[in-house]
Amino acid sequence: MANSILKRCKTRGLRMTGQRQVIARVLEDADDHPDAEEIYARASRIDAAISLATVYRTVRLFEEVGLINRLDFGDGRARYEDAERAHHDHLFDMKNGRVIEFVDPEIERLQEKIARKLGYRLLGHKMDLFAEPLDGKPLDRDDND
Amino acid sequence: MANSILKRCKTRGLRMTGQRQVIARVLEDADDHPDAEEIYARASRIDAAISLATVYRTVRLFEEVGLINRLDFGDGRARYEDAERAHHDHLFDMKNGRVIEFVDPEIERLQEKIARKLGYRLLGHKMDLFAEPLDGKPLDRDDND
DNA sequence: GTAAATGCAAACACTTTGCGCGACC
DNA sequence: GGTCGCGCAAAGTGTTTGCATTTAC
Repeated sequence: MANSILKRCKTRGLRMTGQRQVIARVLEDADDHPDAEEIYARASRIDAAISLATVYRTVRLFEEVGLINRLDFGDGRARYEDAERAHHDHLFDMKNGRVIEFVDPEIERLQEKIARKLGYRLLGHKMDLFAEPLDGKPLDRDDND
Repeated sequence: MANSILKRCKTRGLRMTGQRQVIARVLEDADDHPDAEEIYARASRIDAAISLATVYRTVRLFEEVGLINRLDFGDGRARYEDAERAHHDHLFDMKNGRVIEFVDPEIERLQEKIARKLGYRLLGHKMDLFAEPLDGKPLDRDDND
């Protein structure tokens, strides 16, 4: 079970305003990769008194302190995900536009090894695979973000 | 030896204007990851009659046909590299801001395997490692882009 | 009580686009 | 010679910021 973002915020000494709590909850509840506009929409549903500017500011803050990760899906806007939930990589279905998350411990190990070989200590990573379905793969769900 | 971008353009039936040739050469000669503005600067040195708009249009075209790859270093602008030269991944030195390129055949193999396991055929990938020098790593060069 | 966060709207930075002119095939 | 690409400047889009006001601690 993930340590709540709220809790992690307090640990880091962040001032927990109502807006930040709402945004934290939105990010925590998300099992996709919302952009700022989408976070704003979801947050507004909980508390209408939230501005897009605050979403941007908060999201940036959360990212700086490592609570969330910023992702680039190549469509011009930044997307975010809870860093604690984020121990996974992405496979982009180039045919249906879906995004599949996966974890592979072997990859992790290999990455450590590569970094060490180059004289570095691994802090984090990001891996995206671009692929197409082995023919006939059905579209069972439509969570394409 | 890389097939020249120029040649690869013709293969794809692209109309090879003077500007496109210049931009192709710039991208081919680059051993870093220039953004549009930088490509524009380098292209201008070869032919002053090139506009930034054309750089954007061309770079987008080249990317669409797979001649070059778009990269995201998280600084707001898109960076590019020759796709043929691009069979490598990136390690970001978080301390000195450098970017190191590397290839690891084991990773490649593993990626294929992962994709297959998920029911996909691998088309491409992108992997970024974030790391810090094992203490005392000196700054020998300053190619930080 | 005070430093810090917010909302609003204006400003920004990067990228795209409409249009008339010029170049490629 | 017709189509497609170009330069220019204007418009977009996502994101940041200055300022007066409100809020958390």
